[in-house]
Amino acid sequence: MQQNRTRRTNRQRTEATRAALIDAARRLFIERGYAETGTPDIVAAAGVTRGALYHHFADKQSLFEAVVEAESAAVAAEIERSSRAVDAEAALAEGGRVFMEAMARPGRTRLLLLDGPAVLGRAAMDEIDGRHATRTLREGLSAALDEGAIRRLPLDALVAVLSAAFDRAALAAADGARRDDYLAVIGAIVSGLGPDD
Amino acid sequence: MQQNRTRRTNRQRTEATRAALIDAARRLFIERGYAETGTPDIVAAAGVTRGALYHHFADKQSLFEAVVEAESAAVAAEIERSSRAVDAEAALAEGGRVFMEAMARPGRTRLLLLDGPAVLGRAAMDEIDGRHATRTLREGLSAALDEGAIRRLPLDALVAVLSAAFDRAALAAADGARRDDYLAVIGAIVSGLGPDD
DNA sequence: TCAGTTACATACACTCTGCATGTAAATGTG
DNA sequence: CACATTTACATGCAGAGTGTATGTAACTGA
Repeated sequence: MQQNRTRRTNRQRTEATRAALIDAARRLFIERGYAETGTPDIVAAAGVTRGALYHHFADKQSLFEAVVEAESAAVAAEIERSSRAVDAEAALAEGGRVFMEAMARPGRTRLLLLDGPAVLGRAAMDEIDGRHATRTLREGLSAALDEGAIRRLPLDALVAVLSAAFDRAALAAADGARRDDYLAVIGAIVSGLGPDD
Repeated sequence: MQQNRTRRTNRQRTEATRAALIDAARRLFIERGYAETGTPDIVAAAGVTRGALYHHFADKQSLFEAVVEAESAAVAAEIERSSRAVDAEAALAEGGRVFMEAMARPGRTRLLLLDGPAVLGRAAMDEIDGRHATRTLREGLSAALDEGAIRRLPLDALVAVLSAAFDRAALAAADGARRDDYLAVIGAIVSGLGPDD
């Protein structure tokens, strides 16, 4: 007998429903933003009902958090995949370029840099990001500090500030600004952080 | 006769009502955030009705924009007031410190750095900010470029990136981080941008 | 003074969120 | 392999919030 649809384990059902919800929500959050996307729209796009949504997620915000978490992980994965580092400074430059590319995928800046901080708060976003893209930046900077490639500065603040610089660059690029201008500025900043002058 | 309340010109009425709405909205937006603040709460705090609100503002978002505009202008005013510049680099350092102080007033980071971009969009925020705090930064950087105090780089990108760095520093400070760490990092960045090395 | 405009107040229609309740499917236990 | 329990949904409802339409009082200009 065909058990394709009729016989599914609970784990399969859950996984499929959650995936459908997260995928549909991602599309709509990107297209219209968090506040302008209603749960009725999401469940319609996912082919389920609001009952399913509120069974799997505590509320709309939790669904959004799941979307953000997945997106942040995807960005970090892209960065680590093409991580062909030689020395620390080159690794930073390379990572920065790949980050910008990854963030260029439509909607990511809105999800991770605009709605994310507003809806979840900056602390929550820092926590999420700290496990993904920002983590790779921290590792790169930590290595650069160890190598003596950049002058001694408090690591946390350094990571936060450079992360903010990259974020703004990605945001500007998504709004049509010249990517190279921003990469040039960030490159100058990093090289300017070299030991003594 | 006392015409204090009974006889008011239309301009006075409008000005008083708008001010009361903006003031009340500011307090509540800061305290609970944009999404969690309802217009019934705002008008109750302002001592008017929703009719007045929707007479003076197109919608809730327009009221928020008025609040953000005023707050951004206030920050810029603080910066310009204590602008005792000598050379360009010192002016930048001084301006950065004053900016951080100004942004330390409760709620400003939420208003200008979290809810603002999410609700109004980054383009709108850039436009507003470009007329206020970011404008002072641009002027400072432009002067520094003219003086040859920093190396040649595209001004727009430079302004955006440094502005983002200051923003993140203000955000972190509002969350309890050490302000000096961030000022040290930004100071190192600016001095590292000095001409050739 | 009075017609027209401005500044509100009140009432309503609509939408959205979250929860409560009901039902079918899966699970694991003897 | 029954069957009690848990899980995965669907449906209906209550409350709140937004924007608008309509009504009214206060101002303004001729």
